[in-house]
Amino acid sequence: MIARTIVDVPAAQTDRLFDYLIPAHLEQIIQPGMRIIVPFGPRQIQGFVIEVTATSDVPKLKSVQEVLDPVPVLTSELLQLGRWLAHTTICFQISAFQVMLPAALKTSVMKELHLLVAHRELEMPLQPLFQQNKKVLWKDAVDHLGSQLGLVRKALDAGQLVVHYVVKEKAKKKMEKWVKVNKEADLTSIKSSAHKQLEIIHFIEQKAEPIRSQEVLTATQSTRAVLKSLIEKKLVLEWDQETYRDPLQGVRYKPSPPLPFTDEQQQAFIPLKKAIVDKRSETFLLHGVTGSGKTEIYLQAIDEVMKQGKEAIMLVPEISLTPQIVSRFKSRFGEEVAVMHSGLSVGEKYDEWRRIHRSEVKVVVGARSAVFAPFSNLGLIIMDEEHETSYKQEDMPRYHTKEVAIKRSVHHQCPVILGSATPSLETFARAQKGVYTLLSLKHRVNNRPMPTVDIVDMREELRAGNRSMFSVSLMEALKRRLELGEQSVLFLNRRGYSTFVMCRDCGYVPQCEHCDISLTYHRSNHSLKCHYCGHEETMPVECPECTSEHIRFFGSGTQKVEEELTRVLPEARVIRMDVDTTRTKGSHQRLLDAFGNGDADILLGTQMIAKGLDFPNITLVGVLAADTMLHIPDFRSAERTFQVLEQVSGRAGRHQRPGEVLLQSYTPEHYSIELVKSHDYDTFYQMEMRQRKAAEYPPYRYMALVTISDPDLPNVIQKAQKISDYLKSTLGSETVILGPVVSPIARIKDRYRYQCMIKYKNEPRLTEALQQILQHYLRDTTQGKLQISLDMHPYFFM
DNA sequence: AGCACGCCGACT
DNA sequence: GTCGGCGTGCTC
Repeated sequence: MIARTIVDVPAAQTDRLFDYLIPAHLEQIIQPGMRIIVPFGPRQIQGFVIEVTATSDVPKLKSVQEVLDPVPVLTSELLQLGRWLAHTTICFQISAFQVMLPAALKTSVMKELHLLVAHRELEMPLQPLFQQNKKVLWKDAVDHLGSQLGLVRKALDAGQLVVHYVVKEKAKKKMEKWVKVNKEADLTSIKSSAHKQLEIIHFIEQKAEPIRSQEVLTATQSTRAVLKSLIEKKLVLEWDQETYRDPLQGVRYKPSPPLPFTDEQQQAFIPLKKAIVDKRSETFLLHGVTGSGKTEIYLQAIDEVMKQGKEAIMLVPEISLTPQIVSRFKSRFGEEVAVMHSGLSVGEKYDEWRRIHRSEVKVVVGARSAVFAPFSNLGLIIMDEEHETSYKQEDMPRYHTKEVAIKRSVHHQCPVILGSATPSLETFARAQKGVYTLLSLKHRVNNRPMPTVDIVDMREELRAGNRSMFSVSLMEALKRRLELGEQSVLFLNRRGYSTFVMCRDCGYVPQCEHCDISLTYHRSNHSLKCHYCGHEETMPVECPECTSEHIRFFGSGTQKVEEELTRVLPEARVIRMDVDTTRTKGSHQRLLDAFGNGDADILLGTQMIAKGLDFPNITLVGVLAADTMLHIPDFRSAERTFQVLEQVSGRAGRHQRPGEVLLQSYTPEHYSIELVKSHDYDTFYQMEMRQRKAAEYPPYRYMALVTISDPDLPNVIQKAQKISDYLKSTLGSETVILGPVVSPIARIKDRYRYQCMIKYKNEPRLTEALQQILQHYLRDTTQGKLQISLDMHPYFFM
């Protein structure tokens, strides 16, 4: 039998099947979807078995070396999905398979040198390497020998050394020692003077069930030595048992029963339930204002799915995957829930993945990659905050979670629910057209009013002589909350406002020498750092351009706001939440808990506080600069502005007390800001659609982005022009090719970047044309330094 | 991506 | 003559 295999080499030339002979002893074992080790040229690497066939066209076949999995890690559905993913996003198949699995399953190959003779026989420079060990990592040999590496080749030729490729799996199963009493043992053989041993034996005996060794030691206050002597006498049996890491560290959740639905929720639930029961692949858009109870609908829909004996995937944006949301699912569904997010360690993610893979859980709550959860009996996929950009993966494969979810729903004949208060225009347009089924929740639960929103014109503030970052009304509102003992949230839209350094005399801004981007100031070590390549330099004391001393940290970061805030409101207790204060594990939750406990009056933060926050005492939300996002040169900037403002507004007045929102803006008349006042998504949608139509942007047109980069500027320009010309000559006359133009970030890591944008309506041969281009420049991309990257559904045009 | 093979210049 | 530099092409 033949194993047709995709090998773990992400390169254009190896992006195809390689056939391997299955040795007789593995014939009953190897199945599609398993990982195997195969010889590839002179080395050994990992591969995925795609299919098993009887014959091969290749005359001389090598044999499969080893099987890594007892059961396939990829189901036939996921194998198919991977092929589809590679084709639609134009990436290597291996990258598509790799993204569906936890990182722990990725193997690394170690090249080792093994000594075959006595180390004294080696040439002198090689001897110290092998003095201690018979094997040495190739990497270490390179480090130690440097230019004398040629001696290794000689020793290899002379048969003194041999190269071995050792495949290392990263996956480590967590093992724990367990004990039980040996039934056949004669317990009376313990001397009565051995108090500790007797204590331990009795403790284990009374438990009846096996117990963790560690638990025995803690309970009896003994040392391992005592237990060990019992084990050696075979009175107690000890063995290693695999356990799952518990990322929630033993937190137990109180069960929470379903909440009664409002009429509106009930109305929305009926068609969802029907689709679940009818096993229909249908995509719903659940459009509900903030606080309208979407989560309760998700929970009860999942409950319905579980009653059918099926599984559900609950997708949430990474940033809102807080313990708050997790606990809501855990307390409803208990042990049936797995959680997947970037905060987990590689090992923890692997454990959660295996719980899904072994069908030990019925529900997975997770970010983007959880859409690939290896369920085989999927009954529902929910995507909360459907409009969130984090659902788009920005490196290969550049997939959109929504597309994958819908693809899987077709395979499993199950519904998809897209939920949002502010759906992306693409999604809402499809719901309008009837491609998706629209379900609306227009009211908050318990008829809580939407918060009142006021817009403060910061230009007027300036005219009135207020140069601070807080308007008079915001200051007054904050002071009022302090007096009433209520809490406020201050939101700083950091996108567009970076923490750059600027000379106040000549306006000089330090830039990265490898990337055309301003350096970011890092207070911790008083340095300037590039966010793209990591380049770091010390903060200059004087301006390199004009030698002025007035060069300093500029931008309006949260730190700066915090300083200002404590200056003008010294009595206020402030909690700041941004990337700096939430870097360590669990700090996110600690800060939120502190705020929830009323340890602070004001929560100041960036994007990460815009969603999921649900505290009864928040009655004021202030947005410091509502329009910073609006000026980012991106056709979606108005949409993002409206979405984020609507989202933060939703944090206020979710409970008894009514909420108030203050938006400070320099362009208060813009519809994306104005319409937050009335929480009027529909009007925003219509106005924005008009803009999109006029400029032929999505959802009226599809879009694709080609980015060409190379260290040699003339080469980039020339190649970009040729690519653009080729596209113009190949694609339909209705298709618009913009560019080549310089990318918004003109240079990253010393590579100059140009891009072409493709706007099209119907272009069945687009994928083919783009693949043609990749093929045509294969030489330049593999041997030269040219890079061509494709994004079939770009979200950011950088 | 690695890795070997092979063809040129500059050294013992 | 040989060592080692890098361009070229292959991996079932």
